[in-house]
Amino acid sequence: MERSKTELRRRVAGDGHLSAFRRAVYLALLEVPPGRVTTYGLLARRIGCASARAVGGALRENPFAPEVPCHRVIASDLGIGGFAGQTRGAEIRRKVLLLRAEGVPLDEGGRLAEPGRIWTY
DNA sequence: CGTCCTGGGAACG
DNA sequence: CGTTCCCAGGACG
Repeated sequence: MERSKTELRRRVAGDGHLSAFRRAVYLALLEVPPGRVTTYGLLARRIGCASARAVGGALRENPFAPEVPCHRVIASDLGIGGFAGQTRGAEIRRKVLLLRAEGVPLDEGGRLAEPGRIWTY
């Protein structure tokens, strides 16, 4: 049984070795529920950052995975984006499986099939 | 501090 | 769809 969202949230917020930026990214991501996804750009905007790429960098080394659902973050063009530091390959395949398991279907091109799944803050 | 490399994105042709 | 330019953070020297 997993711990409460609040406890996880607190653990992330309390991690001192994390930069304020990365902490903000992880906390904002915790707001995205299973079955829904967000984009690097939306996440960036959410925390007041102008660079979606910077968010990607933060997710790249997510120490709280998979509790902090970095797999629920896709690209703005509905592309699959990256996972565990990779843009293609085994990790990406894993990301797709995780999403599909949560009921988030992707088309043949690996793009989000249902745009309505995008989480709106 | 300068420089280079990102899991991105928007603009343009 | 491919190209190009741009944003900002972190790793490295």
